[in-house]
Amino acid sequence: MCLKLYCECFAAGGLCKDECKCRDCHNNDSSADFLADREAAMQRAVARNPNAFKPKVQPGGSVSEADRAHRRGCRCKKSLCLKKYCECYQAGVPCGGNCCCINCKNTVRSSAA
DNA sequence: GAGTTTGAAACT
DNA sequence: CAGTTTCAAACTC
Repeated sequence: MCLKLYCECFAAGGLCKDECKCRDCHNNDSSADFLADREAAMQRAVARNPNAFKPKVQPGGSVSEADRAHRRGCRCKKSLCLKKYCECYQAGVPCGGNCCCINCKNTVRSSAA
């Protein structure tokens, strides 16, 4: 549906045109109902993550762009964090202690400095 | 290009 | 809080 943060389009705060390959993109202006549902879904996303659609700069400077990046850590079990399934790997950042990943090969304990 | 796999977000 | 399901994307064929 692209009405969740799974969707890069939705996560970016935009509508799906043909960017993604989702099943039923309700995240478009094809129907007014979609727009209404999209807004409702967006509000839910904001409820879970107040900065979901706030990429940066807050009056006070709390989270900035960090939240959107990777700091949550990944939970990779099979990919070993060596695939872009891993948000850490995707962000180009090694897995830290916040990661719950198994067999984390995306650590800096070998070759990387 | 179609299908399988994987990880994360959502829901229970 | 933990577990299960769903979803969209990445990876493979």
